[in-house]
Amino acid sequence: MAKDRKIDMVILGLLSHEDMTGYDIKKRIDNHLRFFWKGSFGSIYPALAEMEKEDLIRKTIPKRQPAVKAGEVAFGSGRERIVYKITATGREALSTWLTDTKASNDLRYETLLKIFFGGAADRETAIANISVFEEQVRSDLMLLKIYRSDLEKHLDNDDHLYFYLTVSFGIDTYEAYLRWCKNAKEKLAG
Amino acid sequence: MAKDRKIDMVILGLLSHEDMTGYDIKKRIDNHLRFFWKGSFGSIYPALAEMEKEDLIRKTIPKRQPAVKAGEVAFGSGRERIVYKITATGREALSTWLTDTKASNDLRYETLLKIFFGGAADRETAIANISVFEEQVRSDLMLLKIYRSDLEKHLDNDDHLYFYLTVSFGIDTYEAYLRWCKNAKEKLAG
DNA sequence: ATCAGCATGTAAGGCGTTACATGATTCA
DNA sequence: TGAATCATGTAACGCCTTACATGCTGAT
Repeated sequence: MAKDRKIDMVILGLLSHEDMTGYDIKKRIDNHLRFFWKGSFGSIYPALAEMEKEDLIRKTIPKRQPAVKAGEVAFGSGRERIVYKITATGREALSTWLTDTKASNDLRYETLLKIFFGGAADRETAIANISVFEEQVRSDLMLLKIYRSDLEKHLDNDDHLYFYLTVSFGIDTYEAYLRWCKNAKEKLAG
Repeated sequence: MAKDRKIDMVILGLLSHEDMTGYDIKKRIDNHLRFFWKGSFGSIYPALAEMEKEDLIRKTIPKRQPAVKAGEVAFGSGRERIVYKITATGREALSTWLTDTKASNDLRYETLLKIFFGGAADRETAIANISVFEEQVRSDLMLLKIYRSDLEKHLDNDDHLYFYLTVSFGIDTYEAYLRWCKNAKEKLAG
């Protein structure tokens, strides 16, 4: 019943690369992970607070003086920034999670639900539902391909390789989705 | 904030075909929808109770006498069965939902999270995580192919067609997953 | 002057899971 | 006799989303 919360691992994973604020973490999830994970401020900030109590992460000591470098609190510029860093305990927890091969892979597509129950409406309705899905996939796919072309140049770098792999996963599945959409629409129109 | 609960539509969709008990609904979800939706008893039974209050569904009148046919409460045999049927209001709600093209398609793959953060462990760990995923996909794919070969015989029947389309979706994406797994493992090993 | 972006957090509530409680029938 | 399947439900709790509250900086 306890501790099934994956957002902790997302935070730990991100902080294992560099120190970040909650806001940074949110942006990173939205930009890099959004094809297979989500996270809202309402889940990130409370997780950050609890994880600090568990000594998985720690606030960096804010520097008082002028220089406003990354990882420091900028006094007198913008709202307060709280930059977190991962602790040794946190790295251990991340490693333990990575080594444990059990994983919950959950897919819930309302579009498929609407197709499955398509018989309760006419075929045009089903086709319309597929088309909306198709457009969303098409636009996400474009984005993913932009990412990939950037990443392909740096496959020697391990960090880029792992990102490249998840982007490739997205591209491969989205391309399969598009083929299915075309096919399904033909079957429904014919 | 209110009424985002999709289980209602699953129930309505299933009852639009035939009267069922909560237990039947659970089994149907596990067998036919599990590749893109899930539902537990703890979500089904409370939904059933609320939906009856909203007049979306109704309990069928139990027959007292001997004959124990489908859709009737069997007295003296097994535990009580409560068979639900969809109402006119329920059919309307189902139709409204189907016609509304907005849909939340949500994918959360912990495996991809572990790949993305793969840099925090060694490459063998990443390969192991992919392999576990691969085996799960492989076994689900086999099942889907069995379904498809049955369904292909009845594509003239509309109900079978819609089921066929969702099964095809599963097959297409799972095959794409397997290609990705092979490729990713090669990239990580090389 | 106003809007977008940066930045942190809380509150309310919805949705869902797991585990528990209960019990009959059928089959090995 | 015991396990599996049928069958309904509740309780506790966890996790997440949305909306709200607040406020600075910089660009147009």
